[in-house]
Amino acid sequence: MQAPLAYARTDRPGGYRWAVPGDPASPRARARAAIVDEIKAAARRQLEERGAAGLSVRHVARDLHMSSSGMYRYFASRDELLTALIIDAYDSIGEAVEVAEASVDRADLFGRYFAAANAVRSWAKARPQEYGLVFGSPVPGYVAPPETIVPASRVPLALARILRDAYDAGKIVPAATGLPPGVDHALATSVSPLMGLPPDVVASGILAWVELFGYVSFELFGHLLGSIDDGDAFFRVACERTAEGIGVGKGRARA
Amino acid sequence: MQAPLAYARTDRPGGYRWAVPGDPASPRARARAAIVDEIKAAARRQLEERGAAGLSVRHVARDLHMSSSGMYRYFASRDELLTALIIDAYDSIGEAVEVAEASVDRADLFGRYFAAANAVRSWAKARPQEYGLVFGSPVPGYVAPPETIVPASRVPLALARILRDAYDAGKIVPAATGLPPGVDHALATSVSPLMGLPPDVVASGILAWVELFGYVSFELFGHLLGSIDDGDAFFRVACERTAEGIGVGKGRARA
DNA sequence: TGTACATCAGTGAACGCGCGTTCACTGATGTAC
DNA sequence: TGTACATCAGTGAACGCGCGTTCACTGATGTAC
Repeated sequence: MQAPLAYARTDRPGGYRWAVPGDPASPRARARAAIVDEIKAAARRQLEERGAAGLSVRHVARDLHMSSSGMYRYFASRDELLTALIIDAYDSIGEAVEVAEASVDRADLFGRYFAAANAVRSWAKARPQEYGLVFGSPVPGYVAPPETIVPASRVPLALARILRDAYDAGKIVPAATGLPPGVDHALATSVSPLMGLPPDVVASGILAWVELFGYVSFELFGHLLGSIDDGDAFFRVACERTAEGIGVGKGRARA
Repeated sequence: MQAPLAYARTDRPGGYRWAVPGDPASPRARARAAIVDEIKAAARRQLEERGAAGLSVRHVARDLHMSSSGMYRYFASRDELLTALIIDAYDSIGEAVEVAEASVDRADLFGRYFAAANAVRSWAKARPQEYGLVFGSPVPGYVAPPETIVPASRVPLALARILRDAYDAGKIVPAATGLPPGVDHALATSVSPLMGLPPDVVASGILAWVELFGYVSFELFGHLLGSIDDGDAFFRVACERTAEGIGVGKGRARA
Protein backbone atom coordinates (compact mmCIF):
# COMPACT_ATOMS: atom_id res chain seq x y z
CA MET A 1 0.00 0.00 0.00
CA GLN A 2 1.16 3.49 -0.76
CA ALA A 3 1.17 6.05 1.98
CA PRO A 4 -1.33 8.83 1.25
CA LEU A 5 1.32 11.53 1.50
CA ALA A 6 2.44 14.37 -0.71
CA TYR A 7 5.43 13.29 -2.69
CA ALA A 8 8.98 14.37 -2.01
CA ARG A 9 9.67 18.03 -2.62
CA THR A 10 12.15 18.68 -5.45
CA ASP A 11 14.21 21.82 -5.19
CA ARG A 12 14.35 23.57 -8.50
CA PRO A 13 16.84 26.44 -8.73
CA GLY A 14 15.40 29.43 -10.46
CA GLY A 15 11.88 29.01 -9.26
CA TYR A 16 9.02 26.73 -10.32
CA ARG A 17 7.84 26.21 -13.85
CA TRP A 18 4.71 24.29 -12.85
CA ALA A 19 3.05 23.56 -9.63
CA VAL A 20 5.59 21.71 -7.57
CA PRO A 21 4.79 18.19 -6.39
CA GLY A 22 2.99 18.51 -3.07
CA ASP A 23 1.99 22.09 -3.76
CA PRO A 24 -1.38 22.52 -2.12
CA ALA A 25 -2.58 24.53 -5.14
CA SER A 26 -1.80 21.87 -7.73
CA PRO A 27 -4.85 20.39 -9.45
CA ARG A 28 -4.25 16.98 -7.95
CA ALA A 29 -3.85 18.37 -4.45
CA ARG A 30 -7.03 20.38 -4.83
CA ALA A 31 -8.97 17.40 -6.12
CA ARG A 32 -7.62 15.39 -3.27
CA ALA A 33 -8.60 18.00 -0.70
CA ALA A 34 -12.10 18.17 -2.20
CA ILE A 35 -12.52 14.42 -1.86
CA VAL A 36 -11.21 14.45 1.68
CA ASP A 37 -13.89 17.03 2.43
CA GLU A 38 -16.54 14.87 0.80
CA ILE A 39 -15.46 11.89 2.86
CA LYS A 40 -15.56 13.86 6.08
CA ALA A 41 -18.97 15.30 5.21
CA ALA A 42 -20.39 11.84 4.53
CA ALA A 43 -18.82 10.55 7.73
CA ARG A 44 -20.39 13.41 9.69
CA ARG A 45 -23.79 12.58 8.24
CA GLN A 46 -23.35 8.99 9.32
CA LEU A 47 -22.16 10.04 12.72
CA GLU A 48 -25.39 11.93 13.35
CA GLU A 49 -27.46 8.99 12.16
CA ARG A 50 -25.74 6.08 13.86
CA GLY A 51 -23.36 7.48 16.44
CA ALA A 52 -19.62 7.16 16.72
CA ALA A 53 -19.72 3.41 17.22
CA GLY A 54 -21.73 3.01 14.02
CA LEU A 55 -19.34 4.95 11.84
CA SER A 56 -17.92 2.56 9.28
CA VAL A 57 -15.37 3.02 6.53
CA ARG A 58 -17.33 0.76 4.23
CA HIS A 59 -20.54 2.64 4.75
CA VAL A 60 -18.91 6.00 4.05
CA ALA A 61 -17.39 4.54 0.88
CA ARG A 62 -20.80 3.29 -0.20
CA ASP A 63 -22.32 6.75 0.27
CA LEU A 64 -19.65 8.17 -1.99
CA HIS A 65 -19.97 5.41 -4.61
CA MET A 66 -16.41 4.45 -3.97
CA SER A 67 -14.89 1.09 -3.15
CA SER A 68 -14.07 0.56 0.50
CA SER A 69 -10.44 -0.01 -0.33
CA GLY A 70 -10.32 3.33 -2.08
CA MET A 71 -10.88 5.06 1.23
CA TYR A 72 -7.45 3.98 2.37
CA ARG A 73 -5.87 6.38 -0.04
CA TYR A 74 -7.26 9.22 2.07
CA PHE A 75 -7.27 7.85 5.59
CA ALA A 76 -4.91 5.18 6.81
CA SER A 77 -7.45 3.74 9.22
CA ARG A 78 -10.87 4.22 10.74
CA ASP A 79 -9.27 5.83 13.78
CA GLU A 80 -7.56 8.41 11.61
CA LEU A 81 -10.89 9.35 10.07
CA LEU A 82 -12.40 9.66 13.52
CA THR A 83 -9.54 11.87 14.62
CA ALA A 84 -10.10 14.15 11.63
CA LEU A 85 -13.76 14.45 12.58
CA ILE A 86 -12.82 15.29 16.17
CA ILE A 87 -10.41 18.01 15.09
CA ASP A 88 -12.98 19.47 12.72
CA ALA A 89 -15.61 19.43 15.45
CA TYR A 90 -13.35 21.30 17.85
CA ASP A 91 -12.52 23.85 15.16
CA SER A 92 -16.13 24.22 14.17
CA ILE A 93 -17.47 24.87 17.66
CA GLY A 94 -14.43 27.02 18.40
CA GLU A 95 -15.08 29.21 15.40
CA ALA A 96 -18.78 29.48 16.17
CA VAL A 97 -17.95 30.73 19.65
CA GLU A 98 -15.29 33.15 18.45
CA VAL A 99 -17.57 34.67 15.84
CA ALA A 100 -20.51 35.02 18.23
CA GLU A 101 -18.41 36.55 20.96
CA ALA A 102 -16.71 38.96 18.60
CA SER A 103 -20.02 40.43 17.46
CA VAL A 104 -20.80 41.90 20.88
CA ASP A 105 -19.69 45.30 22.19
CA ARG A 106 -16.35 44.78 23.98
CA ALA A 107 -17.52 46.55 27.10
CA ASP A 108 -20.59 44.34 27.54
CA LEU A 109 -18.97 41.51 29.43
CA PHE A 110 -22.13 39.60 30.22
CA GLY A 111 -23.30 39.98 26.65
CA ARG A 112 -20.04 38.52 25.44
CA TYR A 113 -20.26 35.61 27.85
CA PHE A 114 -23.85 34.89 26.94
CA ALA A 115 -23.12 35.09 23.22
CA ALA A 116 -20.29 32.58 23.62
CA ALA A 117 -22.37 30.28 25.80
CA ASN A 118 -25.30 30.46 23.46
CA ALA A 119 -23.06 29.61 20.52
CA VAL A 120 -21.92 26.47 22.32
CA ARG A 121 -25.51 25.44 22.97
CA SER A 122 -26.69 26.18 19.44
CA TRP A 123 -23.81 24.32 17.90
CA ALA A 124 -24.42 21.34 20.17
CA LYS A 125 -28.11 21.17 19.32
CA ALA A 126 -27.36 21.37 15.62
CA ARG A 127 -24.77 18.58 15.70
CA PRO A 128 -25.49 16.48 18.77
CA GLN A 129 -23.41 13.48 17.82
CA GLU A 130 -20.40 15.60 16.98
CA TYR A 131 -20.79 17.26 20.34
CA GLY A 132 -21.00 13.85 21.97
CA LEU A 133 -17.92 12.71 20.08
CA VAL A 134 -15.92 15.50 21.63
CA PHE A 135 -17.59 16.12 24.98
CA GLY A 136 -19.38 12.84 25.66
CA SER A 137 -18.16 9.71 27.36
CA PRO A 138 -14.80 8.66 25.95
CA VAL A 139 -14.51 5.52 23.84
CA PRO A 140 -12.33 2.95 25.62
CA GLY A 141 -9.20 2.22 23.64
CA TYR A 142 -9.24 5.47 21.71
CA VAL A 143 -6.61 7.99 22.75
CA ALA A 144 -6.92 11.52 21.44
CA PRO A 145 -3.73 12.38 19.54
CA PRO A 146 -1.83 15.59 20.37
CA GLU A 147 -3.12 17.35 17.25
CA THR A 148 -6.44 17.79 19.02
CA ILE A 149 -5.01 19.93 21.82
CA VAL A 150 -4.89 23.26 19.98
CA PRO A 151 -8.38 23.11 18.42
CA ALA A 152 -9.75 21.82 21.72
CA SER A 153 -8.59 24.95 23.49
CA ARG A 154 -10.37 27.45 21.27
CA VAL A 155 -13.57 27.60 23.30
CA PRO A 156 -11.89 27.86 26.71
CA LEU A 157 -9.52 30.49 25.32
CA ALA A 158 -12.44 32.54 24.05
CA LEU A 159 -13.96 32.44 27.52
CA ALA A 160 -10.58 33.33 28.99
CA ARG A 161 -10.40 36.48 26.89
CA ILE A 162 -13.63 37.69 28.42
CA LEU A 163 -12.29 37.04 31.88
CA ARG A 164 -9.06 38.82 31.02
CA ASP A 165 -10.87 41.96 29.87
CA ALA A 166 -12.98 41.88 33.00
CA TYR A 167 -9.88 41.52 35.11
CA ASP A 168 -8.00 44.28 33.30
CA ALA A 169 -10.97 46.58 33.76
CA GLY A 170 -10.87 45.84 37.47
CA LYS A 171 -14.31 44.29 37.46
CA ILE A 172 -13.29 41.08 39.14
CA VAL A 173 -12.84 41.37 42.86
CA PRO A 174 -11.15 38.40 44.51
CA ALA A 175 -14.22 37.78 46.64
CA ALA A 176 -16.28 37.13 43.55
CA THR A 177 -14.37 33.96 42.76
CA GLY A 178 -14.20 32.59 46.28
CA LEU A 179 -11.37 30.24 45.39
CA PRO A 180 -8.58 29.99 47.92
CA PRO A 181 -5.13 30.61 46.44
CA GLY A 182 -2.77 27.68 46.09
CA VAL A 183 -5.62 25.22 45.89
CA ASP A 184 -4.04 23.46 42.99
CA HIS A 185 -0.46 22.92 41.89
CA ALA A 186 -0.91 22.60 38.12
CA LEU A 187 -3.16 25.62 38.15
CA ALA A 188 -0.69 27.82 40.06
CA THR A 189 2.48 26.76 38.24
CA SER A 190 1.30 26.07 34.72
CA VAL A 191 -2.00 27.49 33.49
CA SER A 192 -2.09 30.63 35.59
CA PRO A 193 1.38 32.00 34.59
CA LEU A 194 0.65 31.00 30.99
CA MET A 195 -2.42 33.17 30.90
CA GLY A 196 -1.08 35.91 33.12
CA LEU A 197 -4.06 35.79 35.43
CA PRO A 198 -4.19 34.95 39.13
CA PRO A 199 -4.92 31.28 39.84
CA ASP A 200 -8.28 31.95 41.40
CA VAL A 201 -9.45 33.88 38.37
CA VAL A 202 -8.36 31.07 36.08
CA ALA A 203 -10.04 28.51 38.28
CA SER A 204 -13.13 30.65 38.19
CA GLY A 205 -13.04 30.56 34.41
CA ILE A 206 -12.67 26.80 34.41
CA LEU A 207 -15.68 26.56 36.69
CA ALA A 208 -17.69 28.63 34.25
CA TRP A 209 -16.66 26.42 31.37
CA VAL A 210 -17.55 23.32 33.37
CA GLU A 211 -20.96 24.69 34.27
CA LEU A 212 -21.65 25.67 30.70
CA PHE A 213 -20.65 22.21 29.57
CA GLY A 214 -22.97 20.81 32.23
CA TYR A 215 -26.05 22.78 31.14
CA VAL A 216 -25.56 22.00 27.48
CA SER A 217 -24.78 18.32 27.95
CA PHE A 218 -27.59 17.76 30.42
CA GLU A 219 -30.14 19.19 28.06
CA LEU A 220 -28.67 17.58 24.98
CA PHE A 221 -28.48 14.14 26.58
CA GLY A 222 -32.16 14.31 27.40
CA HIS A 223 -32.07 14.62 31.18
CA LEU A 224 -34.16 17.78 31.25
CA LEU A 225 -37.15 16.09 29.62
CA GLY A 226 -40.19 16.20 31.84
CA SER A 227 -38.93 18.90 34.16
CA ILE A 228 -38.26 21.85 31.91
CA ASP A 229 -39.84 22.57 28.58
CA ASP A 230 -38.63 26.10 27.94
CA GLY A 231 -34.98 25.24 27.46
CA ASP A 232 -34.08 28.70 26.18
CA ALA A 233 -35.33 30.48 29.29
CA PHE A 234 -33.74 27.96 31.60
CA PHE A 235 -30.42 28.29 29.81
CA ARG A 236 -30.58 32.06 30.05
CA VAL A 237 -31.10 31.86 33.80
CA ALA A 238 -28.29 29.33 34.13
CA CYS A 239 -25.93 31.60 32.23
CA GLU A 240 -26.81 34.57 34.37
CA ARG A 241 -26.04 32.52 37.43
CA THR A 242 -22.68 31.36 36.09
CA ALA A 243 -21.73 34.82 34.88
CA GLU A 244 -22.56 36.31 38.27
CA GLY A 245 -20.38 33.70 39.90
CA ILE A 246 -17.29 34.56 37.88
CA GLY A 247 -17.69 38.32 38.07
CA VAL A 248 -19.09 39.17 34.65
CA GLY A 249 -22.71 39.29 35.78
CA LYS A 250 -25.30 41.57 34.26
CA GLY A 251 -25.44 43.98 37.17
CA ARG A 252 -21.70 44.30 37.39
CA ALA A 253 -21.20 44.78 33.65
CA ARG A 254 -23.78 47.52 33.49
CA ALA A 255 -22.50 49.40 36.52
CA MET B 1 -37.88 -20.23 21.66
CA GLN B 2 -39.46 -20.24 25.09
CA ALA B 3 -40.09 -16.94 26.76
CA PRO B 4 -37.96 -16.58 29.90
CA LEU B 5 -40.97 -15.98 32.10
CA ALA B 6 -42.23 -17.47 35.33
CA TYR B 7 -44.87 -20.01 34.54
CA ALA B 8 -48.58 -19.51 35.09
CA ARG B 9 -49.63 -19.25 38.71
CA THR B 10 -51.89 -22.14 39.84
CA ASP B 11 -54.33 -21.35 42.60
CA ARG B 12 -54.39 -24.13 45.15
CA PRO B 13 -57.23 -23.95 47.66
CA GLY B 14 -56.05 -24.60 51.19
CA GLY B 15 -52.62 -23.06 50.79
CA TYR B 16 -49.40 -24.34 49.19
CA ARG B 17 -47.82 -27.69 49.83
CA TRP B 18 -44.62 -26.92 47.97
CA ALA B 19 -43.15 -23.83 46.54
CA VAL B 20 -45.61 -22.67 43.94
CA PRO B 21 -44.48 -22.35 40.32
CA GLY B 22 -43.08 -18.89 39.86
CA ASP B 23 -42.50 -18.47 43.58
CA PRO B 24 -39.38 -16.32 43.88
CA ALA B 25 -38.14 -18.50 46.75
CA SER B 26 -38.28 -21.78 44.87
CA PRO B 27 -34.90 -23.41 44.23
CA ARG B 28 -35.21 -22.96 40.49
CA ALA B 29 -36.14 -19.30 40.82
CA ARG B 30 -33.23 -18.70 43.16
CA ALA B 31 -30.77 -20.45 40.86
CA ARG B 32 -32.15 -18.44 38.03
CA ALA B 33 -31.77 -15.16 39.89
CA ALA B 34 -28.20 -16.07 40.82
CA ILE B 35 -27.31 -16.68 37.19
CA VAL B 36 -28.97 -13.46 36.10
CA ASP B 37 -26.74 -11.71 38.63
CA GLU B 38 -23.68 -13.48 37.27
CA ILE B 39 -24.56 -12.43 33.75
CA LYS B 40 -25.04 -8.83 34.76
CA ALA B 41 -21.79 -8.82 36.71
CA ALA B 42 -19.86 -10.20 33.74
CA ALA B 43 -21.57 -7.70 31.45
CA ARG B 44 -20.60 -4.86 33.80
CA ARG B 45 -16.99 -6.03 33.74
CA GLN B 46 -17.05 -6.00 29.96
CA LEU B 47 -18.71 -2.61 29.91
CA GLU B 48 -15.82 -1.09 31.85
CA GLU B 49 -13.27 -2.74 29.59
CA ARG B 50 -14.75 -2.10 26.16
CA GLY B 51 -17.54 0.41 26.56
CA ALA B 52 -21.22 0.11 25.81
CA ALA B 53 -20.68 -0.39 22.09
CA GLY B 54 -18.31 -3.29 22.80
CA LEU B 55 -20.73 -5.17 25.02
CA SER B 56 -21.56 -8.43 23.30
CA VAL B 57 -23.85 -11.28 24.24
CA ARG B 58 -21.39 -13.83 22.91
CA HIS B 59 -18.52 -12.41 24.91
CA VAL B 60 -20.50 -12.42 28.13
CA ALA B 61 -21.49 -16.02 27.46
CA ARG B 62 -17.85 -16.94 26.92
CA ASP B 63 -16.87 -15.39 30.24
CA LEU B 64 -19.46 -17.52 31.95
CA HIS B 65 -18.52 -20.72 30.08
CA MET B 66 -21.96 -20.82 28.62
CA SER B 67 -23.12 -21.12 25.04
CA SER B 68 -24.21 -17.87 23.44
CA SER B 69 -27.65 -19.30 22.76
CA GLY B 70 -28.01 -20.12 26.43
CA MET B 71 -28.02 -16.41 27.23
CA TYR B 72 -31.38 -16.07 25.54
CA ARG B 73 -33.01 -17.95 28.35
CA TYR B 74 -32.21 -15.00 30.59
CA PHE B 75 -32.39 -12.00 28.32
CA ALA B 76 -34.50 -11.83 25.21
CA SER B 77 -32.02 -9.57 23.43
CA ARG B 78 -28.88 -7.53 23.79
CA ASP B 79 -30.98 -4.41 24.32
CA GLU B 80 -32.78 -6.05 27.22
CA LEU B 81 -29.46 -6.83 28.87
CA LEU B 82 -28.35 -3.23 28.36
CA THR B 83 -31.58 -1.99 29.90
CA ALA B 84 -31.01 -4.18 32.94
CA LEU B 85 -27.54 -2.69 33.33
CA ILE B 86 -28.93 0.82 33.05
CA ILE B 87 -31.56 0.20 35.71
CA ASP B 88 -28.96 -1.33 38.01
CA ALA B 89 -26.65 1.61 37.46
CA TYR B 90 -29.36 4.11 38.37
CA ASP B 91 -30.24 2.11 41.45
CA SER B 92 -26.62 1.74 42.45
CA ILE B 93 -25.75 5.41 42.24
CA GLY B 94 -29.09 6.29 43.80
CA GLU B 95 -28.45 4.09 46.79
CA ALA B 96 -24.91 5.39 47.19
CA VAL B 97 -26.23 8.93 47.33
CA GLU B 98 -29.06 8.07 49.70
CA VAL B 99 -26.73 6.27 52.12
CA ALA B 100 -24.13 9.03 52.08
CA GLU B 101 -26.68 11.77 52.56
CA ALA B 102 -28.44 9.92 55.37
CA SER B 103 -25.26 9.65 57.43
CA VAL B 104 -25.01 13.41 57.95
CA ASP B 105 -26.69 15.43 60.71
CA ARG B 106 -30.10 16.54 59.39
CA ALA B 107 -29.48 20.17 60.34
CA ASP B 108 -26.21 20.39 58.41
CA LEU B 109 -27.62 21.23 55.03
CA PHE B 110 -24.33 21.91 53.29
CA GLY B 111 -22.87 18.74 54.76
CA ARG B 112 -25.78 16.78 53.39
CA TYR B 113 -25.41 18.33 49.95
CA PHE B 114 -21.70 17.76 49.87
CA ALA B 115 -22.05 14.15 51.02
CA ALA B 116 -24.56 13.50 48.24
CA ALA B 117 -22.43 15.26 45.63
CA ASN B 118 -19.33 13.45 46.73
CA ALA B 119 -21.13 10.12 46.52
CA VAL B 120 -22.03 10.87 42.91
CA ARG B 121 -18.42 11.69 42.11
CA SER B 122 -16.98 8.66 43.91
CA TRP B 123 -19.44 6.32 42.28
CA ALA B 124 -18.68 7.78 38.86
CA LYS B 125 -14.94 7.41 39.30
CA ALA B 126 -15.31 3.82 40.43
CA ARG B 127 -17.52 2.84 37.49
CA PRO B 128 -16.83 5.31 34.71
CA GLN B 129 -18.41 3.34 31.90
CA GLU B 130 -21.57 2.70 33.87
CA TYR B 131 -21.73 6.41 34.54
CA GLY B 132 -21.24 7.08 30.86
CA LEU B 133 -23.96 4.57 30.00
CA VAL B 134 -26.44 6.53 32.03
CA PHE B 135 -25.21 10.12 31.86
CA GLY B 136 -23.08 10.13 28.73
CA SER B 137 -24.04 10.78 25.15
CA PRO B 138 -27.08 8.72 24.20
CA VAL B 139 -26.75 5.85 21.74
CA PRO B 140 -28.74 6.59 18.58
CA GLY B 141 -31.54 4.10 18.14
CA TYR B 142 -31.73 3.10 21.77
CA VAL B 143 -34.76 4.40 23.62
CA ALA B 144 -34.78 4.12 27.39
CA PRO B 145 -37.84 2.10 28.44
CA PRO B 146 -40.22 3.50 31.08
CA GLU B 147 -38.87 1.15 33.76
CA THR B 148 -35.84 3.39 34.02
CA ILE B 149 -37.81 6.44 35.14
CA VAL B 150 -38.18 5.55 38.81
CA PRO B 151 -34.56 4.49 39.45
CA ALA B 152 -33.38 7.49 37.44
CA SER B 153 -35.11 9.84 39.82
CA ARG B 154 -33.44 8.61 43.01
CA VAL B 155 -30.50 11.02 42.89
CA PRO B 156 -32.53 14.12 42.03
CA LEU B 157 -35.08 13.17 44.69
CA ALA B 158 -32.35 12.89 47.29
CA LEU B 159 -31.18 16.37 46.38
CA ALA B 160 -34.78 17.57 46.49
CA ARG B 161 -35.17 16.36 50.06
CA ILE B 162 -32.27 18.57 51.11
CA LEU B 163 -33.86 21.54 49.40
CA ARG B 164 -37.20 20.74 51.02
CA ASP B 165 -35.70 20.72 54.51
CA ALA B 166 -33.92 23.97 53.77
CA TYR B 167 -37.16 25.46 52.53
CA ASP B 168 -39.20 24.21 55.49
CA ALA B 169 -36.59 25.65 57.85
CA GLY B 170 -36.96 28.98 56.09
CA LYS B 171 -33.36 29.03 54.97
CA ILE B 172 -34.13 29.66 51.33
CA VAL B 173 -34.98 33.23 50.53
CA PRO B 174 -36.40 33.82 47.04
CA ALA B 175 -33.49 36.08 46.19
CA ALA B 176 -31.08 33.20 46.65
CA THR B 177 -32.47 31.39 43.66
CA GLY B 178 -32.81 34.35 41.34
CA LEU B 179 -35.21 32.52 39.08
CA PRO B 180 -38.17 34.52 37.86
CA PRO B 181 -41.52 32.81 38.51
CA GLY B 182 -43.42 31.41 35.59
CA VAL B 183 -40.28 30.95 33.56
CA ASP B 184 -41.32 27.47 32.54
CA HIS B 185 -44.66 25.84 31.96
CA ALA B 186 -43.80 22.20 32.74
CA LEU B 187 -42.00 23.33 35.85
CA ALA B 188 -44.89 25.38 37.16
CA THR B 189 -47.70 22.97 36.34
CA SER B 190 -46.10 19.56 36.77
CA VAL B 191 -42.93 19.19 38.80
CA SER B 192 -43.45 22.03 41.24
CA PRO B 193 -46.93 20.99 42.47
CA LEU B 194 -45.74 17.39 42.57
CA MET B 195 -42.99 18.28 44.98
CA GLY B 196 -44.88 20.94 46.87
CA LEU B 197 -42.17 23.51 46.40
CA PRO B 198 -42.28 26.84 44.59
CA PRO B 199 -41.16 26.65 40.96
CA ASP B 200 -38.09 28.77 41.52
CA VAL B 201 -36.89 26.51 44.31
CA VAL B 202 -37.37 23.44 42.16
CA ALA B 203 -35.58 25.11 39.28
CA SER B 204 -32.82 25.97 41.65
CA GLY B 205 -32.52 22.33 42.60
CA ILE B 206 -32.39 21.29 38.96
CA LEU B 207 -29.62 23.81 38.39
CA ALA B 208 -27.67 22.28 41.26
CA TRP B 209 -28.11 18.80 39.84
CA VAL B 210 -27.03 20.02 36.41
CA GLU B 211 -23.93 21.70 37.80
CA LEU B 212 -23.02 18.64 39.82
CA PHE B 213 -23.44 16.51 36.72
CA GLY B 214 -21.23 18.99 34.88
CA TYR B 215 -18.36 18.87 37.35
CA VAL B 216 -18.36 15.10 37.59
CA SER B 217 -18.69 14.47 33.85
CA PHE B 218 -16.11 17.05 32.91
CA GLU B 219 -13.52 15.52 35.19
CA LEU B 220 -14.46 11.94 34.35
CA PHE B 221 -14.37 12.54 30.60
CA GLY B 222 -10.83 13.86 30.91
CA HIS B 223 -11.34 17.54 30.15
CA LEU B 224 -9.71 18.73 33.36
CA LEU B 225 -6.38 17.11 32.48
CA GLY B 226 -3.60 19.67 32.27
CA SER B 227 -5.43 22.43 34.09
CA ILE B 228 -6.25 20.98 37.47
CA ASP B 229 -4.46 18.20 39.26
CA ASP B 230 -6.06 18.33 42.68
CA GLY B 231 -9.49 17.18 41.63
CA ASP B 232 -10.70 16.75 45.19
CA ALA B 233 -10.00 20.34 46.16
CA PHE B 234 -11.48 21.67 42.95
CA PHE B 235 -14.61 19.62 43.43
CA ARG B 236 -14.97 20.87 47.00
CA VAL B 237 -14.81 24.47 45.81
CA ALA B 238 -17.27 23.74 43.02
CA CYS B 239 -19.73 22.21 45.49
CA GLU B 240 -19.46 25.18 47.82
CA ARG B 241 -20.25 27.44 44.90
CA THR B 242 -23.26 25.41 43.84
CA ALA B 243 -24.54 25.06 47.41
CA GLU B 244 -24.26 28.79 47.97
CA GLY B 245 -26.23 29.37 44.80
CA ILE B 246 -29.17 27.25 45.89
CA GLY B 247 -29.31 28.48 49.47
CA VAL B 248 -27.68 25.62 51.35
CA GLY B 249 -24.25 27.21 51.51
CA LYS B 250 -21.84 26.71 54.38
CA GLY B 251 -22.31 30.15 55.87
CA ARG B 252 -26.08 29.93 55.75
CA ALA B 253 -26.24 26.42 57.17
CA ARG B 254 -24.06 27.34 60.13
CA ALA B 255 -25.84 30.56 60.90
C1' DT C 1 6.66 19.84 -28.16
C1' DG C 2 7.12 14.90 -27.67
C1' DT C 3 8.30 10.94 -25.18
C1' DA C 4 9.62 7.79 -21.27
C1' DC C 5 8.68 7.23 -16.80
C1' DA C 6 7.00 7.85 -11.96
C1' DT C 7 3.25 8.61 -9.21
C1' DC C 8 -1.15 8.86 -8.42
C1' DA C 9 -6.59 7.40 -7.72
C1' DG C 10 -9.41 3.87 -7.69
C1' DT C 11 -11.05 -1.20 -8.21
C1' DG C 12 -12.56 -5.97 -7.12
C1' DA C 13 -11.67 -9.94 -4.77
C1' DA C 14 -10.41 -11.90 -0.74
C1' DC C 15 -8.99 -12.73 4.34
C1' DG C 16 -10.46 -13.49 8.86
C1' DC C 17 -13.26 -12.01 12.20
C1' DG C 18 -17.16 -11.34 15.57
C1' DC C 19 -21.68 -10.39 15.94
C1' DG C 20 -27.15 -11.23 17.24
C1' DT C 21 -30.34 -14.55 16.86
C1' DT C 22 -32.84 -18.96 15.68
C1' DC C 23 -33.56 -23.78 15.78
C1' DA C 24 -34.18 -28.56 16.99
C1' DC C 25 -32.31 -31.17 20.43
C1' DT C 26 -31.06 -33.57 25.16
C1' DG C 27 -31.21 -34.16 29.99
C1' DA C 28 -32.34 -32.60 34.38
C1' DT C 29 -35.71 -30.96 37.53
C1' DG C 30 -40.06 -30.02 39.25
C1' DT C 31 -45.37 -31.03 39.31
C1' DA C 32 -49.73 -33.58 39.60
C1' DC C 33 -52.16 -37.26 41.03
C1' DT D 1 -44.49 -43.11 47.67
C1' DG D 2 -44.28 -43.97 42.77
C1' DT D 3 -45.15 -42.78 38.19
C1' DA D 4 -46.41 -39.97 33.96
C1' DC D 5 -45.84 -35.71 32.31
C1' DA D 6 -44.72 -30.69 31.75
C1' DT D 7 -41.40 -27.38 32.10
C1' DC D 8 -37.14 -25.98 32.58
C1' DA D 9 -31.65 -24.97 31.54
C1' DG D 10 -28.43 -25.46 28.41
C1' DT D 11 -26.11 -27.07 23.87
C1' DG D 12 -24.10 -27.05 19.13
C1' DA D 13 -24.72 -25.98 14.60
C1' DA D 14 -26.11 -22.80 11.50
C1' DC D 15 -27.92 -18.35 9.17
C1' DG D 16 -26.80 -14.01 7.33
C1' DC D 17 -24.55 -10.06 8.13
C1' DG D 18 -21.13 -6.16 8.22
C1' DC D 19 -16.81 -4.98 9.47
C1' DG D 20 -11.44 -3.26 8.86
C1' DT D 21 -7.84 -4.09 6.13
C1' DT D 22 -4.68 -6.03 2.47
C1' DC D 23 -3.34 -7.10 -2.12
C1' DA D 24 -2.22 -7.12 -6.94
C1' DC D 25 -4.05 -4.73 -10.58
C1' DT D 26 -5.40 -1.00 -14.29
C1' DG D 27 -5.71 3.50 -16.17
C1' DA D 28 -5.22 8.27 -15.74
C1' DT D 29 -2.42 12.13 -14.66
C1' DG D 30 1.58 14.58 -13.79
C1' DT D 31 6.92 15.10 -14.25
C1' DA D 32 11.52 15.29 -16.35
C1' DC D 33 14.24 16.05 -20.03
